[in-house]
Amino acid sequence: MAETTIDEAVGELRKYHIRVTPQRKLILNYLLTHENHPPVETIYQELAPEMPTLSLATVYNTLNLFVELGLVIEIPNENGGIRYDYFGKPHYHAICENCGKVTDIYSPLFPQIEASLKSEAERLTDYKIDSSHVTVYGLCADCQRRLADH
Amino acid sequence: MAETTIDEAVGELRKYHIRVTPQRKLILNYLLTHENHPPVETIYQELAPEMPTLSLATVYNTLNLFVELGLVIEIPNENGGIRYDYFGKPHYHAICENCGKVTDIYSPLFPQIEASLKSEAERLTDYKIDSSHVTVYGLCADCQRRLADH
DNA sequence: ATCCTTGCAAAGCATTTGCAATTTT
DNA sequence: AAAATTGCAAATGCTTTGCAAGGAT
Repeated sequence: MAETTIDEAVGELRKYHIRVTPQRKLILNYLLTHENHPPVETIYQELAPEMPTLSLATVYNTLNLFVELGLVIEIPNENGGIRYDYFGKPHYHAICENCGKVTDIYSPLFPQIEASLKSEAERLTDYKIDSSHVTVYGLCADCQRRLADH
Repeated sequence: MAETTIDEAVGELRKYHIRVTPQRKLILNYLLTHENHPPVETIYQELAPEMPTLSLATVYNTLNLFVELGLVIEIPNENGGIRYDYFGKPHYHAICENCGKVTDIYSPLFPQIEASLKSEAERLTDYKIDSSHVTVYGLCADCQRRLADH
């Protein structure tokens, strides 16, 4: 699990001379404390009661900013929206093809796997690689049961 | 490179009792003969002269169908669109962060890597995994040169 | 004091859908 | 002949943008 604290994350913002506004802190904190990979609309709705003046546009702008900084990654989902994931520790994702659930996978083998992917890519293509995204698709335990029952 | 022929691909359609229409053949053939991972709009524009009645909506519908069948995979790109890639042989992608180019990587190590990703995911999560997408990000050779020159 | 950021509303796009006409099996 | 698919146009929904007011450094 990502064990980054809000202070560390805020430090990242300062490092890039990005202003630390209440909105950004609020959204950052939301991402740090939720493992559910929420879509934009959900983040907005859950945060709106806490900060009634917050606008959807600001949530979009802020998330895009975080993505550029590499603090957060985007997970596109089938129905056109995007989900967001705070990327404190390297991990990859399993996505359920039936219900769309996204699950983080923290495998001890992953750093090594990622390194092979990177070096193979550089060996074969002349790219200079700096990051990677890995996703596996299948059926989550709940959906396996649900589909078998019937 | 994907060496699948149009006939093999059409066979996949028949296998699922999907009707083989001229539009589907045309789009399938386009994907088989282009390694450039085109966005929907490009596919439509390049095919329109050949079949003037073809509609954009049909291209969208057809591509979605192919994705469901697993014939083709989607590659989301930053500006909101989606690119398509015929998925005949397992490979992964390198995407240039500067120009957006997508390059296929056919590494001999990939099947093994993919297998580890899958088994680690199943071991750690109770998902039943059936496919995966891997992407690495960096700078392509051209962009490295371009950015260094200046 | 300056420059950045927010919030609002409107605009912009990519993608999907309903339905009648057409085509494939 | 029956069922699926196409094409059109309109609708939908996500995301971005312009600009004035407000806030952080």
